[in-house]
Amino acid sequence: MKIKFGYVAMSMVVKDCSPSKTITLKNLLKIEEPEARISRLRRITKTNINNTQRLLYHNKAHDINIYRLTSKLVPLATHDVTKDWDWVKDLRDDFKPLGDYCKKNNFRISAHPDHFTLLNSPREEVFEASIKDLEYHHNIFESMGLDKRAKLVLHIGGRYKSKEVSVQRFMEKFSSLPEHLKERIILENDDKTYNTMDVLEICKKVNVPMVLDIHHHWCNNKGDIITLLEPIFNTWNKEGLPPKIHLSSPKNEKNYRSHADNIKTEFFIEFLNKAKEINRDFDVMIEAKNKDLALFNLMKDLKKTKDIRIINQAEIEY
DNA sequence: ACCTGTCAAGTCTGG
DNA sequence: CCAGACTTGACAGGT
Repeated sequence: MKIKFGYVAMSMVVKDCSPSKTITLKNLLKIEEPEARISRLRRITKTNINNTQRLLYHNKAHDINIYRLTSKLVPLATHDVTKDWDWVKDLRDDFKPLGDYCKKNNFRISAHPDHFTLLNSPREEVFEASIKDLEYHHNIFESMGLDKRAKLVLHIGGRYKSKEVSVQRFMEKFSSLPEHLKERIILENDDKTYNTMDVLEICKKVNVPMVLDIHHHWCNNKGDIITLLEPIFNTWNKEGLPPKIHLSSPKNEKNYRSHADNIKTEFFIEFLNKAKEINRDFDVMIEAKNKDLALFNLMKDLKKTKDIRIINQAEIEY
C-alpha cells in the first residue's frame, strides 16, 4: 500500500511566509474611510494568498501533495464589519491562479473550520454563524476552482448535557444544509466526546466520508482500531479519493491531548501494521507543532525502517 | 530586536 | 451566574 503525507497551513522551513496574517477588529475600526478599510483587508489577503502560493511551490519541491489551507486567508471574512466587501469578486484574479496551480499539480487541498463552527449547537445564532463560516470556506474553494474533492473537516460538536440528543440534532442540522456544503463536509472523531465508533455511525447515516484521527482515538476510545478501520476507509468509496487520516502524537503524559512537536515513529508504524491488513492506499495529514519539519523528520525515520520503500520525499510504500 | 498581553467567534467545569 | 481553561498564531504596544 502507498501512503502520502501532508501538513497543516504553515511551514517551519520557509521563513516569513505566514498565510494567516490578520488585523484585529479594534485596529480595523480605527480606520475611518470605508475604502481605506477595504484596501487594508485586501492587502492582507493578497499577502496571505501570495504566501500560500510560496508554500505550494515549497510543497511541490518536496513532493508534498497533501495540504490544508489556513482558515484565516481572508481576515474577518465572516464578521459584520466586512459585509460590504465582496472579496470573492475583488480577489478572483488572485485566488484563481492559486487553484490552477493546485489542479496542475494534483494537490489534495482541504480546510478545517475553527472550533466555533458547530452544527449541533442548540443555539440558533451559533448554527447560523457556522453556516456563514462554511460558506466562507466553500467560497474560497470555489474561487480557486476546486471541485467537491476539496473537503471541509468538521467535528460533531458539543455534548450539551445529552450526547444522544446532540447526535440527533447534528443529523437534523446536517440534513438541512444546502447540497453544495453537504458534499464538502467530512467528519472527524474528537478527543473528548464523539469517539471513532460514534462518528463512523453518523458518517454512515448521513453518507459522508470519515477522517480518522488516531491521536484522538487514543485519547477518547482507547480500544483497538482494527475492526473499525475497514468500515472507516469504506466511507470513502464513492469519493474518488483515497481515505485520509490525521496523525499526531501526545505532547506528554500530563498534556496527552496536546500535540507534540514531532510524530512518534513507532506509534505510526504500529498503525501501519494494522492498516496492512486492509492493504489500501491512504493519505496522512500530519498535525504536529513542527508542521512540515515533522513530516521531514518522520520520513527520515521511515527511511531506516525495515519493509518500507521510499517513493519520494513525502510518499512511502509498505 | 525582543517580550507580553490580547484577540470575533464556543463549550465545559467549577465555584 | 460568572471566571477561567482549553489552544494557538499573530498583532500591537511597550521596552
